[in-house]
Amino acid sequence: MSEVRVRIAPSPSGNLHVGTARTALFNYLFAKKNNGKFILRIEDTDAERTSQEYIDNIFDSLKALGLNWDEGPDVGGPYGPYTQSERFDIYPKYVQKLLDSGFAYECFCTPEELEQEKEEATKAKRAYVYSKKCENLSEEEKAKLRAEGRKPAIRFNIAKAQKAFHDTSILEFDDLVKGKLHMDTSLLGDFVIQKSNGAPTYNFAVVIDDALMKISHVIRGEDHISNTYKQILIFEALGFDVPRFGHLGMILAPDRSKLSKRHGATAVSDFVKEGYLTEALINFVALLGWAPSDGNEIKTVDEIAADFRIGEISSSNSIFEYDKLKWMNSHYIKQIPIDKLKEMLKPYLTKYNLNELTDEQYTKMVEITREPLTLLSDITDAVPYFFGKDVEIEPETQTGTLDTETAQNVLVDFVEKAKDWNWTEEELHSKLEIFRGEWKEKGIKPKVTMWAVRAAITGRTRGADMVGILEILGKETSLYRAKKAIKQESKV
RNA sequence: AGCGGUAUCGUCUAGUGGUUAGGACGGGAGAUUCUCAUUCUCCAAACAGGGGUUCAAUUCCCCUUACCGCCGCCA
Repeated sequence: MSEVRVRIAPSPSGNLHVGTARTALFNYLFAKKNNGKFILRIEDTDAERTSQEYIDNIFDSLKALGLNWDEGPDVGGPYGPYTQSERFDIYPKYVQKLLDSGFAYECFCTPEELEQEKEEATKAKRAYVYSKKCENLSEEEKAKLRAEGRKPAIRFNIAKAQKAFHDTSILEFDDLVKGKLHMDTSLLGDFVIQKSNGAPTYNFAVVIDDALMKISHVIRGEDHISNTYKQILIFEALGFDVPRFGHLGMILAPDRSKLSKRHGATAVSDFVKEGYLTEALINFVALLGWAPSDGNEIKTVDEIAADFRIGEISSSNSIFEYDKLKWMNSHYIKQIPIDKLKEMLKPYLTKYNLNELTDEQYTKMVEITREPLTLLSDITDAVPYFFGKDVEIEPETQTGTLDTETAQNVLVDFVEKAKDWNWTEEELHSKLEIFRGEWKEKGIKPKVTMWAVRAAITGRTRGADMVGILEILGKETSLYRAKKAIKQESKV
């Protein structure tokens, strides 16, 4: 069996989308599983929508996800260049070949004429297919049109190719994930393979590139199924080996529409910015259409590759459920070693002065605040009370907790007792336990007692382990905040 | 409109010609805890509808319905 070579061919008209990331992943997995090569090709045929920024984003995102390519624009390879715009001199030769063999013809129709054809089709409630008006133009007619200054586009002659290589008008192929697929090619219009400005169209460039790059399997989204028939015919007309195709279901938003910005992040880099881990993202996206044979959903890309069989991918669309991604993200965050996590959280703590904390204190802070993190960015709002002398009290905490008589009494007692405590973890832990016990005997629930202390010192009623907080803040600041929360009249 | 595709809990999915149709997220209840969270236990929740084939259909076939995609000198 010849070498397995697969590719991901994003078009740099935006940042790398999660859908593209998933397609890239499945290609990567297929290559890994079959000891093949994973190739990156940039399809920037449309210069107007392309930018270097997007190209960089695609590179960075793919790398961050761990989807490293064997051949590509940056690393090169035996079949380069791997950027379509650098391959423009390759295509005309094949266009000419098709022209010579009669599988393609020049089309002088103007945009207006084409528009009219389309309108008529719409009016008659017919599917639009090109009229083939220019199929049999004589040399004289062409010369005349050319003299008028018209530049021809080149169209592929579907019927001719179909007849040359198949018995009927039905074209069939065996899809890697969907099984046998077929289509009546007489319903397809003769499509443009070279624009009047000389640039190749997508459907043509893809075929040439895939053939020249010896791509053995084309794995992509099912929105390409109808292109496949056109592409197969070009492969055949040019005498190339036709690769195997596999079409993946699409990823939809929770409302079943196309996943777009209004649903949340869609580009890999947006997810990263919001505090998602690439490990979680790639793991989650693998589960859209694929299920592990051992039932354990948490898996690295390598583990997935070992267990991967393309024929077992679900062929239906799947909905991108942010909730499950979040769960998975929190799961991965829990597994990060503390030293690494300390570094990863720093970008989300820029509004605080980290210099206020020693490394030891910072470590402690991360240890006691990491548990509830779903996104790395959640850390931002979880830690304001570790910084500064004073603390901002939430209004509802002020009125609902601190202003109560019980809280005031607890705080007076707390300040009184705590000033004699040794500010160590063990002592704080045991003293606080005793403190709660004393108030419990007076009929105050432990949590109410702690609410008072917590509210005074952190400004909120929920948060990290109280012993840890006190330890990090130190005796002076802790008592300062506690005293400050006591109202004048309560102070004895 | 036409052509293609898809159909198991709300979501991602496992599964089989005979199963109490399994798991995960989410939801609900409870336990643990100084709070939130974590963790643990338990619960609810699905084979789209109609015809066949068959002793038997969620599973195979057909139709309907719903949803998705494609019909560009975009990619």
